[in-house]
Amino acid sequence: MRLTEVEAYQGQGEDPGSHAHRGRTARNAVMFGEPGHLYTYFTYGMHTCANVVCLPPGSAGGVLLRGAEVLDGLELARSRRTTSRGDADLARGPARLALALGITLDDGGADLLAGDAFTLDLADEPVGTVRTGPRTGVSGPGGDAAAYPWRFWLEGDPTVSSYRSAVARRRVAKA
DNA sequence: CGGACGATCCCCT
DNA sequence: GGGGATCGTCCGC
Repeated sequence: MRLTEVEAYQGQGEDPGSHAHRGRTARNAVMFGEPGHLYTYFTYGMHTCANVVCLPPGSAGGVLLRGAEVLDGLELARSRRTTSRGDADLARGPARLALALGITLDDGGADLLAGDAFTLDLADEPVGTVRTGPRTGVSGPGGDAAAYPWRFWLEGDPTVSSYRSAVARRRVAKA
C-alpha cells in the first residue's frame, strides 16, 4: 500500500505526546532501538497502531502510520476490515491501517527494512503536495497541539483521516 | 457530513 | 488505579 498520512513523535522529554516522553519502559523499548523497526502499541482497549522507528539507537523517535491507500491485496484487506464502507476507508486511520496490514502487538520489533512484518519502501522523489499541521488527538505543552505541527499528509488524498483534536475523556460513574 | 459517546485492555505509577 | 497517538454507531441537519 501507499502511505498518505503520518505523524512524527520524538520523546526524550521534550514531546509530551510521545510514549517515550517519560523515558524507556518495557512498552516503548523498541523506539530506543534500531531505526527501521516496527513499534506497535495497543490503545483504547481494542486498537493496535504501527510506528516506524526513525532515530539512531539511544534516541527515541518514530513515525506513526496514520493513513494509506491499499494498492495490492484488496481482497485480503477487505476481509480484515469488514466494517469498511469503501476501499478508501480500508487504511484510513492508524488502527485501521494496522488492521488492514494484519499488524498485531506480536509484530513489534520487526525489521521492516528486512521485510519481517512488511517491507518499507522509500520514495526517491516527491509523490505529491505534502501538507503539515498539528497532530491528531494529541495535546502539546499547555494543551496546544499546534506546538508540534508534525502531522504530514498528501493534499486532497481520500485516504487521509479527518482531523480530530484532543478531547478530554469523560469518566464513567461506576454504579 | 459532522459532532457526541461507549467500548475495552494493556501498561505505567 | 486510571489514562489512552481510536473506531464505529447513533443522531441531527
